[in-house]
Amino acid sequence: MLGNSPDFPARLRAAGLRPTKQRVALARVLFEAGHRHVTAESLHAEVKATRMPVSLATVYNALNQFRDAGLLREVVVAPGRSYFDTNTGHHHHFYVEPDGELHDFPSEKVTIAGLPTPPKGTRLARVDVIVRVRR
Amino acid sequence: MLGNSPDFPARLRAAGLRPTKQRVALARVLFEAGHRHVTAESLHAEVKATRMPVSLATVYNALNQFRDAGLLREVVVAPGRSYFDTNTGHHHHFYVEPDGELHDFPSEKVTIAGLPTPPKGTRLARVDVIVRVRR
DNA sequence: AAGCAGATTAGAACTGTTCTAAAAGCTGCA
DNA sequence: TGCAGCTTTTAGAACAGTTCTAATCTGCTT
Repeated sequence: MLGNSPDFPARLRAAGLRPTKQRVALARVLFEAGHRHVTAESLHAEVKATRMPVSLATVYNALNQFRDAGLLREVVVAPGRSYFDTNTGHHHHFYVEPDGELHDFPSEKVTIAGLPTPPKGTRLARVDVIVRVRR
Repeated sequence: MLGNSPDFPARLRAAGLRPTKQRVALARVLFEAGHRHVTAESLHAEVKATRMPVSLATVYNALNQFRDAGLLREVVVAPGRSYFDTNTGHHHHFYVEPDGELHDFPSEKVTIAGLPTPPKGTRLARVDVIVRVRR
């Protein structure tokens, strides 16, 4: 994937964010490998395991900033827990109900027809499709 | 709509729930008028306004029980807040982003094609479509 | 009417997230 | 390179929404 250069400081700067040690460490964990789904807690645990000390508050700050900058997408599947998805492209989700696992699936083959027009005075922001499955 | 009889005690019993004063009062507020979207807080405020004292804990208990009994459906649209929908039929939602308004739309005309098969060892539970719009 | 399982309650506890104020760090400019 | 100034980080407090606890009460069966 080109355009996904591993120069994290540059990518952060391009997003209007100062490349601090913590943000670079978080970006590395998030974007170095393939697409990821994380929660604040899981990301905090991961980045601490790399021996870079980062507080939980910073993880929350960074996740919100990365999302606002378009680097991440927030996925709401269950009450009281936010997931962040490093895949910001057009796609949908499987959610495995009891265990909280989340999987992407590409939207290329999915077509949704017959959606009504948005209520007056609003414009469409996004269509989320969540396929809930159980074991 | 037949089968939507206003005999709330009977409906609760049919769902396997004792028709206590509080549950009947909550059912009345929820099911007497047309379809509703409520949160625990909003329902609590409404039922208290009917001069029937009900604690917030009971509202939470009842909402969870009603949902488990199939009387309500839980809709997850935003992190940290659960909406409950008295419309348990097949339909989808508009979510107006900044203000948290939720509107039903019927799924009759909506067709979704090309969904992948569920991951191995899982069965489909439900497909949620949330159309997010902004002012 | 009595007994009992189930329901309600107030308040404490818990979970996930945001806020606060102080310390530290990045950046631009001399 | 050194410094000023603004941004970021941090630990911990605060907060919001939800669940739990243990005592009390209520609807149901007998």
